[in-house]
Amino acid sequence: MEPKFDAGKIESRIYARWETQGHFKAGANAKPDAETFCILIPPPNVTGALHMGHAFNNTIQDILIRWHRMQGDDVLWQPGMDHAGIATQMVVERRLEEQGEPDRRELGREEFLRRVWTWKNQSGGEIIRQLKQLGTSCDWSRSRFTMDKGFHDAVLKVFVELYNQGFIYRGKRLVNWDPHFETAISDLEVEQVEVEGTMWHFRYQLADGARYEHPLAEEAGGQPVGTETRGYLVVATTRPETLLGDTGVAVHPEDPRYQHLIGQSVILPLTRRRIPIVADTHADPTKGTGAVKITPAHDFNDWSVGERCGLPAINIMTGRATLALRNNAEFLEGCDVLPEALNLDGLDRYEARKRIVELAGEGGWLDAAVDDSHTVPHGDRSKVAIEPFLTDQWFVDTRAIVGPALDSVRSGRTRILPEQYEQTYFQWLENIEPWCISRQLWWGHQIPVWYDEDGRQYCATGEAEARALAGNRILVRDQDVLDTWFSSGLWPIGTLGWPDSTPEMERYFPTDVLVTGFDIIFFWVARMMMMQLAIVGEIPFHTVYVHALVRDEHGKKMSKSIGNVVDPLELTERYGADALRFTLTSMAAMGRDLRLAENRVAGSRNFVTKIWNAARFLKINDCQKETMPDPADVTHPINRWIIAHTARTAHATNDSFATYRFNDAANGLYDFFWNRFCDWYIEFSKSLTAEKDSDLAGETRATLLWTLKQSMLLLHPVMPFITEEIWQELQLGTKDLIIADWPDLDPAEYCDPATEAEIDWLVALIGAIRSTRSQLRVPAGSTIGLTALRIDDRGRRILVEHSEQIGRLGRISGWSESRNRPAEAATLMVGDCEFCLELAGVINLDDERARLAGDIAALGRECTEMEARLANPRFVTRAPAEVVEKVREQLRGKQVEIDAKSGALANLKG
RNA sequence: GGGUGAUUAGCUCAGCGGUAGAGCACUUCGUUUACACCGAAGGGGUCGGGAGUUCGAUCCUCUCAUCACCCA
Repeated sequence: MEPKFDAGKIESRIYARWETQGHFKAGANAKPDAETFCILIPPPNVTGALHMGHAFNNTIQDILIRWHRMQGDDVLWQPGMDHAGIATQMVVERRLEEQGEPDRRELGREEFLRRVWTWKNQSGGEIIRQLKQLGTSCDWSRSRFTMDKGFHDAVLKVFVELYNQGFIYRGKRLVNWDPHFETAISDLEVEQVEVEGTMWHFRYQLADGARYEHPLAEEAGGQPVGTETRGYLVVATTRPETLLGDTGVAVHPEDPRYQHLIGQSVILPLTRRRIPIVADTHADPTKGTGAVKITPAHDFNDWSVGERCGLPAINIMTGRATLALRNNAEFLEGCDVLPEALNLDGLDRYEARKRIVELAGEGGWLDAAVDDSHTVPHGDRSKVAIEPFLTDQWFVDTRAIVGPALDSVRSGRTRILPEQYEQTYFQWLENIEPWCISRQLWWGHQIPVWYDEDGRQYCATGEAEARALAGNRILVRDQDVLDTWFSSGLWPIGTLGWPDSTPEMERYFPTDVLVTGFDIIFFWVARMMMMQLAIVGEIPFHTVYVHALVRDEHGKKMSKSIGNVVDPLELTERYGADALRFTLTSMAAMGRDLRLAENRVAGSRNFVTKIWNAARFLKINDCQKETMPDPADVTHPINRWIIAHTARTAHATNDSFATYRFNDAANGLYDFFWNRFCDWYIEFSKSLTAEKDSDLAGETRATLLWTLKQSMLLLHPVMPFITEEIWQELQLGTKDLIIADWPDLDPAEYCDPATEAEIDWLVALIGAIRSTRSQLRVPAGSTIGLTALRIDDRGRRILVEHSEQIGRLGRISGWSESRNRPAEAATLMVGDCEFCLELAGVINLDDERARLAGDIAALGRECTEMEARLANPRFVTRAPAEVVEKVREQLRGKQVEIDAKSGALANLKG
């Protein structure tokens, strides 16, 4: 074996071996009549590059998959990729631009889509190669893409079914419009951004020369200081550019300033349009001037006001958020537009804003401009401000299909872990809004609806079918594509072959666990639930494991613009995939963010090295030539001790995986392997194998090998590469480790409490010797004698049986039993047994006196505290008997120790 | 404005009714049959503040403060 574990070299070799041997295939290693276990990968975007979130997400999935595969379950980890509508179209458009090629519009839809496919086939899916570097054991032979023919067919079929059931409809609605991509987006794709802006106050003339008394500032008592006669109403807005589309002004019905104006009209500046003053509670008397202009076509709140008050909606913008005035019949009707207003035609919305404020200033109707910070919706991809825009779009009537998705989680048929996320899920689904699913893009699933000349809709899975429905009419297909999340919402059934009744659907659906970050509970989890239940009447998965978001070491979200992104592949190159995986696993406590500090990865790499060296030690000692023992036949207490610990660790690891406590599993294995197996057992084994040909040496070598084998099995789901390499190197099994049998070690069978207690006592004795030596600065290389002053039969037996271990690990030359304390000695205790180390000529008696006095003082404090508790009658009567007894026992032990150490101290003083 | 979570050793985090743990960092010693990416021994915390429940609270309840995230 090489002295160092060369992760880079070995990982790629091992991965290739697994793949060529077909170990990732669905059902590999399945026992006859096996249970199935299926995970669907959250499909990464075809444009994606592996980030830490992917690394974490896929490590957890891989652990579950490998663990179940080793248990002999029929395992399927279904991989694939998402076509990622906007993201991909963006990438390809940018490339066209960079290469000086004609843009999308010049190419035309068909040619552009051809270019996207070419890009996808040449450069898409880099992330799959990156996932493989992590060691993910997906069944790559089944990889699916959301634009594959079969998947596409499934998407269209679902659309048609939901359409026919009335759950999908088309309507003219105000939607979130992204002026950069010129498409509608859903509520979820909108981010609220806090912006420092201005609130402008404009004077709208009252119609028919009306006037009113406007109260000036109020006194504390609420009485106006005075009034002012006004022929205008002041409205406040942060969006002057929408002014030309105003169709009303709203005031609060109970606002005494304006109440009497309700029902009158104002004249909209620049257009001389006569618009009514309406009463609506949306107008907040405490904000702005209390009078708010209403632009139903360009604001969600105003849209509702318009509906309530019967105001028309006038669209004054194009899809690129420029003003559309000159040829806009809707706008021009019913008003008398000033020429300077018409000149705004074609201006960008922010230019128009500037000009309108200028015109207001020039025209004398700008009343005030007040600094104001407010939130502005932005597109999550484009990062430009969203424009509420009145267009025809397709919607899913989510309220009609949300019920079963709520019920399934409420009833526990689908579990969400940790439970707190159930609340998040309920909260969103209980208040769900219609889902806008049409996108004005080209890359995606084109909506399967055709229109005839009269605008009648024919929804069908193909043109021929649509024609059959339409008779002889001329049909035109809807140009829009579906939201990417509509197709990802069908990932469960779509990847398993629906609508055909495939063996995969039969076997693996509903799937078992969905592993995902909380940020896509709404985008994806909730929609999969709704859609699977609506289409096949079944939940898509039994358990949703929601994991934390990976942040940088100071808790910031990793982002390219902040520049705090830690590249998982870079860490993998420097420390190895196993080290990264182990780190992420050991930090995967449920329900919290995960801050990744690089030194944790370095620590895990050290663990990898430790494992490698332990295996080398076994190899150097020819352990692999031993036949595996039946643990029941092992006789030496030290060997029985490590077997017991191994069984307990196996049990705990299995429990931890079963309850998704991945960090407990990782940390438990770390502690067992390093602190138990390496630090104690391997050290003990060195004495036991001293006589190479003895039965004891053989048994010990076999136990070493057995323990290493169990360790490799248990660690494999978390650290697949190094464990497989050692497995092969030491020939630990006939099959590859990835498909070896998961340990099933019943603690009742393998554990032996009496023997374990004995070895624990031995460990405590050696620990006490080492500690005393160190505190008294006994030279590390010197060997010294041990005297037992007070000892029981068991202690005596252990001393006899393991004298070599004590000698070797405690640097003890020999031991004797005596009632007389040597003159120059240090005292130590293990339980009730008292020992001293003979240190004539070495010990500084003052050091020992100080040490004993310190110990006695500390013990005294503990005793005082325990005595006080026992003296409290309420404690003695109300606390559980075993707790009281435990304290009594502890107190007794401490008192024995104080007595012994006080005796030793007195002896030294004398 | 509404909601959720957090506040534990210098740093990153576990734990969660019986009086605190890990990794890294730090101190001292050390090359003895794998490993200095190592071994041995240590130091370090009134578990954010205050109040309550309890025989007992880091853990439960209330409250305050600070931070983070989600939704308006």
